[in-house]
Amino acid sequence: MNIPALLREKLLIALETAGVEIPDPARIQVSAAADLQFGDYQSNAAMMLAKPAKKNPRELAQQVVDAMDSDLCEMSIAGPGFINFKITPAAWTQNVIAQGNAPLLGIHQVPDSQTIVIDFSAPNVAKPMHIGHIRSTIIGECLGRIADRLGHQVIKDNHIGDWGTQFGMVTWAWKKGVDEGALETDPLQELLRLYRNASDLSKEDDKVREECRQELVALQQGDAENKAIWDRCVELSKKGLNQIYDRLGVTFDHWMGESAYNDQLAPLVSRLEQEGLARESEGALCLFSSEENPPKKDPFKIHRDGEWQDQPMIVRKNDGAFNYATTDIATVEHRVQEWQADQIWYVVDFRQGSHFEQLFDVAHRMGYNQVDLVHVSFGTILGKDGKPLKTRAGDLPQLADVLDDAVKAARLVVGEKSHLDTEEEKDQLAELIGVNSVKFTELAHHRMSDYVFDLDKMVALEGDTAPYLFYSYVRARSIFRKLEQEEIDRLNAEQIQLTEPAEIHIARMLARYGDSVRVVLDDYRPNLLCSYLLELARSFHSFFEACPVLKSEGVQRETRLILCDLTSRVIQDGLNLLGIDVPERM
RNA sequence: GCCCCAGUAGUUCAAUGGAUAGAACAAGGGUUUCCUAAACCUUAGAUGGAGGUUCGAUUCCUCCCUGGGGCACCA
Repeated sequence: MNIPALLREKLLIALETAGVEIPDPARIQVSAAADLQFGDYQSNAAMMLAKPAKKNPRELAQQVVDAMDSDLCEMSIAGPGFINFKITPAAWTQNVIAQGNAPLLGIHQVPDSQTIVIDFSAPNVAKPMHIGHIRSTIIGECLGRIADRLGHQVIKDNHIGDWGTQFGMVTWAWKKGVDEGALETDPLQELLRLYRNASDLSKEDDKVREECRQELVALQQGDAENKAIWDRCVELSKKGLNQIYDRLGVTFDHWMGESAYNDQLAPLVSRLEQEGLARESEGALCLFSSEENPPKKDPFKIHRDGEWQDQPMIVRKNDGAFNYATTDIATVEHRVQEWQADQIWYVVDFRQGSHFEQLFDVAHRMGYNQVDLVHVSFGTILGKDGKPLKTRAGDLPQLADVLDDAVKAARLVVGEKSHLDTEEEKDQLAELIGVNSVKFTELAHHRMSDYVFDLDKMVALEGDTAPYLFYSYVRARSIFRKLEQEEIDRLNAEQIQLTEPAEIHIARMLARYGDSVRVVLDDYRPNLLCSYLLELARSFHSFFEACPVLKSEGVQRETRLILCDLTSRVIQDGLNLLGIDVPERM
């Protein structure tokens, strides 16, 4: 058990001993102290309980302190009635030893493991991934790793857009003239060219637009030629997408795209009709919010033509075709029935919020009440002008280009600062720093906020960046390269003893690791783990400056070596949970 | 018009209802015979506005202002 949990337990016992009524034990907290001058941990218990007990908070705090077993810490009372705990060096020493021996470095697995399907990335086939896919892809991968580490069963599903309108356009342009050579060398670019070609023409020419629509209809009705083109598109696209996923270190358990649900759509829609959930309106089959299941804040009402009416979820268009709402419902069914999902997390752009509100509402009305459906939404990536990031041509920048630019920027910095010897090693380091800086920057921001994409800042030497974390790891490990193997083998954590303030502080920071990982899933917030790692790294650098390791001797040397080792392991482990690999040297 | 999200130092971002709102960058001042100075130490600087709930509000509630987004067959 970690220190705050132990303190809380002792506190509850003390409260009972002091004869204090506790209406809501869950609200009694022991948290890290806001300011170290007060101690290491603090509790608000006395302030919370004083009013119902009709006592003065400070007097109550004093009673509790008198009743509390204090082998771990010194206690004091301050301010309006905070109880402060100052952990003894001996207790910190024990905690470092225990954390170093713990297989998960202080992370506690959840008692109730759940099956969690994570729906993320989901690019469209036949189009390269662009900057807009960064957030979903990187956040989804990170949440998957953390849920897995905490003991959940995680199923990562790439719900690719392989059946949408764009296929009509790609097929139309393909028939007009596909460049087989280009298809071999760079399939995604050639498919993009075809798509843009058709898309541009169909905007100007209604006839082209209609022909594209017909190509899509033909595909959906099973036309052999169009099916063959589609098969090749999907195959080539997956190959191209996998190159980027490899580079990003992202993996999936399934690629259940929209097309995987084709056969289930017609029966699903019939069922919805029979059960009275869907009805026809303006030629389309729609689900409206029901009186039995009114939406929370009435988001389903819109004002149109002077009349109030429900905003529908269209599951069959007036031309008879199904759309993404239909497949999304079928996808929920599949994930619940086939995969026994307890939770489904959709890591998708905030602009689709109302779609998911509708989808979740419909799923519940269909009887899927056990599954927890969550829209993990996120904001927009902006350019330096504060507007959504675009290329000079006005398109969304392609993800591969963005990564290349990041690597180039990193290569410049590496060229100036690196201690590595060969150009080849420097190139590899630049790739690692470039790609991972983009990932870290994404994860370090609150997911709901829009953030400005600034490559130079991401790979910069200074600041809250991935390279700063890498440097702290590399610095900690470099010590061990200077040691004789014999000393490393002889290292014995049982003999350490923390004394210096900087040693105590790094121990204090290390103790927070488990909680820092756990809180990420409270609200799907990887940025909390990022902040923690940066703070840990800062503490480590301070410690490293203040406490020479190799010049020290005996127990002190042993202690500092153990702290370097544990810190580097926690940084490496934490970054791994973010989906980021560390360099051994830089 | 209705709904959703966001407004915090000059800038980019933080902050499970807690004490004096934290960092980073930029600005000022220091540190290297010493384990990677990609570092450390140090100075100055902020909660859009008005109410409310609370012992206590950046956080919860109401209204207003500003910005972004969604609102019938695209995904």
